[in-house]
Amino acid sequence: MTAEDPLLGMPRNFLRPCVLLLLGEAPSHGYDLLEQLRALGLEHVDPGGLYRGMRAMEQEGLVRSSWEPSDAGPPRRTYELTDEGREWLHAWAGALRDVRRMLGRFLDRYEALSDLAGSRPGARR
Amino acid sequence: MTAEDPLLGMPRNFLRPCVLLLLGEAPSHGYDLLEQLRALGLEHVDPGGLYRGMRAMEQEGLVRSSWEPSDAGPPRRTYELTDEGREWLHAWAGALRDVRRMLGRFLDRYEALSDLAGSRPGARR
DNA sequence: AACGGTATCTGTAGCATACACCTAGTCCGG
DNA sequence: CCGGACTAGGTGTATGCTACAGATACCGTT
Repeated sequence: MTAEDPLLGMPRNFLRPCVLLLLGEAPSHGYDLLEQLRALGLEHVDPGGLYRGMRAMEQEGLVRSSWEPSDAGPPRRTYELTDEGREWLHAWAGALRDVRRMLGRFLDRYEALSDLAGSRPGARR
Repeated sequence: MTAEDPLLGMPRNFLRPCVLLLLGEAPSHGYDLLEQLRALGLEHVDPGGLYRGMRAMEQEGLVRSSWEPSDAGPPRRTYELTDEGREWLHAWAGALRDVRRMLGRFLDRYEALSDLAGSRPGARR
């Protein structure tokens, strides 16, 4: 872990709720999800991890897949959300609201501290 | 990973910035940090993980420690923040602000979706 | 002498992530 | 017609955080 790591502090397993959200909006396939995820704020998503995760979520019953031919390129495995997946997404949203609240507490407290310190990065109390 | 997991979606390595924040406020020792962390919103912090993390951060130069006797009980290893640790805390705060923003985008988008769906947990579009 | 609270630490397994790599179909330019 | 680029899905593996289960030891009280 280095200080320059762009993924510092990202929520654990954040890929899953993001995928579920995108599939809640519209069915899609892995390669397309990779691009949509980038737009949602997740840079450098590991393709291998995504495809593995998709199959894991299918086994858990959160998504359902079917092969569909493509106009241009190899066939695609198209995923759609199941009812169970929709419930999971709902649970995730609740958990992430809690996380946001906790981050707020942390940041408020940090700002109070750095105000005391004169708000200079390397300043002592 | 189950849907009931209370740690669902917690930021990765969140323990570290929390500890750095607390030490930024006042020097402290491991056992005391365990209790303060609970008040900060982290339930069930693993003591082993905390002590290991403290020693790791000391090796990285983020904190400095010294043994201090206790009035009642075994001696304590008291930690204080170094200048480098203060810089890390600052970097963490910036990263966590980004994370909060991303969570906001996710949650806004989820709410837009669930509004369309009638906001019932199990409802289809 | 035994117990509960304080305090620090080790061992280990599971799991998510990161990185590297592979296969195969389609399209386009040379 | 051949090679490269793009689309699309996939495997193998190392690493590192996290969780769980303990061990050790000091101290005051009963």
